[in-house]
Amino acid sequence: MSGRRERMNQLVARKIGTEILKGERPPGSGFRGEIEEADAWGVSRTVYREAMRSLIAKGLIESRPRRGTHVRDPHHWNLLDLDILSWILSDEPDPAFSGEIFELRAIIEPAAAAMAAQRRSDAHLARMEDALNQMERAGLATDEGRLADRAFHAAIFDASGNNFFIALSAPVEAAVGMTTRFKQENQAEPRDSLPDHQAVFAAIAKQDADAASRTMAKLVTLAWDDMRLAVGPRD
Amino acid sequence: MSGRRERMNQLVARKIGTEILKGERPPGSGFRGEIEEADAWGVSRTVYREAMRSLIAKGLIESRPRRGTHVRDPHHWNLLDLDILSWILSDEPDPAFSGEIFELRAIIEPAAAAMAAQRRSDAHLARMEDALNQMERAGLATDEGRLADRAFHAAIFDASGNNFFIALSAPVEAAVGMTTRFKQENQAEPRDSLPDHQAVFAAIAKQDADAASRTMAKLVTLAWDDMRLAVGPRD
DNA sequence: GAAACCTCATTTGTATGAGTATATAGGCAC
DNA sequence: GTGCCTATATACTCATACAAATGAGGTTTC
Repeated sequence: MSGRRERMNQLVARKIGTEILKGERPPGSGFRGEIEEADAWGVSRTVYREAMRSLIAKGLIESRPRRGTHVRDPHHWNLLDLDILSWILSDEPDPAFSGEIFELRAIIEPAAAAMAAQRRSDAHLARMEDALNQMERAGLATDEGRLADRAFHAAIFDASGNNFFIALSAPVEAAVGMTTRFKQENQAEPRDSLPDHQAVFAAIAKQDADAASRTMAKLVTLAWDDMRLAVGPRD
Repeated sequence: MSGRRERMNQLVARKIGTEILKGERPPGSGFRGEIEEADAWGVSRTVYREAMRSLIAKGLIESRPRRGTHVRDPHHWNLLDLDILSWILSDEPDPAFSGEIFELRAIIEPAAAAMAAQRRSDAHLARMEDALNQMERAGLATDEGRLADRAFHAAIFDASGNNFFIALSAPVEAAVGMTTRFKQENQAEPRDSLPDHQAVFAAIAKQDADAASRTMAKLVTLAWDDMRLAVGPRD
């Protein structure tokens, strides 16, 4: 996948971060001293400290002289960080988790689409159209097609003009992609979502904010339904 | 304010991070080598590297052997990180920025309130009530009252039961607090927002999701109006 | 002449050992 | 008990050395 080999400090950060997110290191629990801990991981204190520095920056832990290093309350975790998301979804996709991400998406994306309808430039529109064409050409069964799908949604977020929505774009779409990737593999004949996308595009092109919101809400809802169907009926 | 003295690595991270966010170090621009840069900041290479490790974790920069260290595209910046928010708002509150944060809030909070109405426990409700009483007793002119205000909104986010909304709570409320703090100081007779809060509370208590959404939307809109009025009419 | 390969220099990454700063706990005087 | 002091554990900072990665440019090979 990623061509460059992972560095030691990243590896340790990922390992410890994953332990925290999986609950193996509960909030409030402490770490041993740096020398001891670094030794246990088979790395130098330099590497161990840089790894911890990353986790501190993501809100997972905090450390103070004399008190030691402790896992912070989940309330402080930067859940929308891309690394943290990938650490959470490292093994199997949790159904509860994907439900929550879709719930967020169902709120964010229609609003972003409405804003995009009002503020989009021609350049934004062109990006969306390119993405749609790419989706049609490649199909959603291919990596290329899914990439185009993400590009379409990213273009909408960008067109919203709101930097916070833009910042939300990457983690939300990434999480959705991660939780639905296996869906495409399992589902025999996935529903064709291209018409839904085209309806959103048309609304944004017409600068019809209301229609953009409605069509996007429908798109997300349908995707959500597909997801639930693929993951197996539970409720 | 914060009792503990800031460590060197945090200080350097804050300084450089602020330079990036203020545009003094544009995306794509590179840093000098570690030895040279650390020397310029008057710290050891260890401290400089740990500072950079924090900025990497927040998505502001990236570094690779031989290529050096560069500012990443704003698209990758973790804008909802509490540190980054405080760095952005370090000197004067930008009106465009506060407009965007209110725009996000106007989307997120009504949805959170609706979800809270459906899922809140009695404990959540008690927290909201306590916060309301505290607001009434202390008044929004005091730090204590504003703290209670934040607690009220935080309780709603928690009651939503969605971890992503909970994760959004802290940065959104913090940013709102930062941009509106000076409003309370400047505005001679700020509007009493307590009734708006009580209406939201009543709707959540009744488990009326629709009313919760509507009352919260109203609350945010009114706060937004106040904000625009205080910051001076622009449009 | 083009392509694969190799060498080298530059930059970040890792290791180690020493010393400093800071906050907690416990003792001591009052 | 209350306030102050001291000891100590822990993270923080420093300096130096070496290792690994990578991009550039030259070299061989066909």
